[in-house]
Amino acid sequence: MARPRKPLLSRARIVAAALALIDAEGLTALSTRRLAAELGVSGPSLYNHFPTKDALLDAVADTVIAQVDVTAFADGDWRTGLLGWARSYRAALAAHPHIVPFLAQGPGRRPAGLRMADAAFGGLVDAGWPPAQATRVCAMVRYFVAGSALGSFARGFVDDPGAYDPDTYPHLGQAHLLAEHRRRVDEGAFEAGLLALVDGLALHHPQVRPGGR
Amino acid sequence: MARPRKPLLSRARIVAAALALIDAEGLTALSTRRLAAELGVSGPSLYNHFPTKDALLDAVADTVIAQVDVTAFADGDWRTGLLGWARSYRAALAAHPHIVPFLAQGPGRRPAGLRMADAAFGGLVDAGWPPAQATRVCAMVRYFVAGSALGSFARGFVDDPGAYDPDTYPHLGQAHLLAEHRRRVDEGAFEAGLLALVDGLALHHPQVRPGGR
DNA sequence: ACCTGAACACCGTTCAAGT
DNA sequence: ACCTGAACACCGTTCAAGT
Repeated sequence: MARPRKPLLSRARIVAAALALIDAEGLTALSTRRLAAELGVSGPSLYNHFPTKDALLDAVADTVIAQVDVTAFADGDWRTGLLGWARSYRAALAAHPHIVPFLAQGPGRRPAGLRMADAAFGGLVDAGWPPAQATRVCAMVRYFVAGSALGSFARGFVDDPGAYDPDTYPHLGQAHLLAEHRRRVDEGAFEAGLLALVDGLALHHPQVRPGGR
Repeated sequence: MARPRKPLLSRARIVAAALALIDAEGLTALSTRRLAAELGVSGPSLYNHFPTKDALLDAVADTVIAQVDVTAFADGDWRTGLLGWARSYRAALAAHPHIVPFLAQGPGRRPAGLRMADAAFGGLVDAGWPPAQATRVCAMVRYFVAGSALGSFARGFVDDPGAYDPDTYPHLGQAHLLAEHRRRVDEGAFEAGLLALVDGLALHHPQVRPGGR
């Protein structure tokens, strides 16, 4: 066919198909050949739109981060801002857990990642946090969110009553039931942990007033 | 050569070489052929010791988790236990960041992973935490530790003063300096976050007394 | 500019063959 | 039991060739 009159591919179409494949079958299932086949073209075609597979993954990661809502910082109360950001951040990542290990390497030069970092850090500083502390708080939230989205805690245990020998693991008698309730367990732990973290921060930093500067 | 009188390989030797390769060049650098070459054998030899590459990674992951010290739970105070566990857990993972995405999928059937989960959960329950809350606390700590070890927060920003346009990202003027101080930033954020989390938990659960049951 | 097939140097894994 | 080389179906990426 060679070059068609209308391009068969676009960066947006490639990114969407890549994310769908990653969500459905995991990061390792994404190969350039497989993705190209899904898009109805041959493997090397992708290289007209992205220089490397890594650059494609960067674009996929950035569309995920672009979903994060940072507007909660607008009202000036840092607790409201932090809670809203963290919940939205977690929701965005948990919707696409297989790309989290790639994402969590940091924003690098990805625009949406930098926009989010800028808004969160700026929101904390504007609310009265000293810059060094604001950096730490951003890091903590990233740790907690990425860790919670990286892999289900509950699903980490196999769903098999005979899997965990009671003599060897005396406290894991109910662990195989976790898989069944994994969503409730994971969301409950995230929410409880987030609230504990925020209240702990407030406790340790009474000089940063709740209502903004 | 065929079969030698003394086996050339052992599971322990393979695991050690695999971990060294992962630490030095990342998870993607670990191929069965490359690892075999490093060990002075041909690729398929590894299949006499592990059924698949995944089983090998399971063994690597379990040796990392085996380094985690859970003895801090012995003294009965849950705060001491939790802090000791979390710090040791983070140290073990941060020493081998490239395997964290694999590790964080959960313990599955890995003995050291289950031993750690059993000790942490059991330690909290013995200290007076209701089982459902103890599960949550274990999940939170896993989230925070895995997220902090997964990738440096500080290294996530490129070390290039011109990388972040001040008009687009008004608050990231100093971000390129993070790379330089990454260890201090990451360890400081982890420690501050851990203390905030523990104090927040204590605040939210006053009925669990600090000294044990 | 944007697609193609052929080609290169890789993968994980299987298997028959050797001792 | 534990190693080997050959083979299979894959990879990411380059490149000359087509329109």
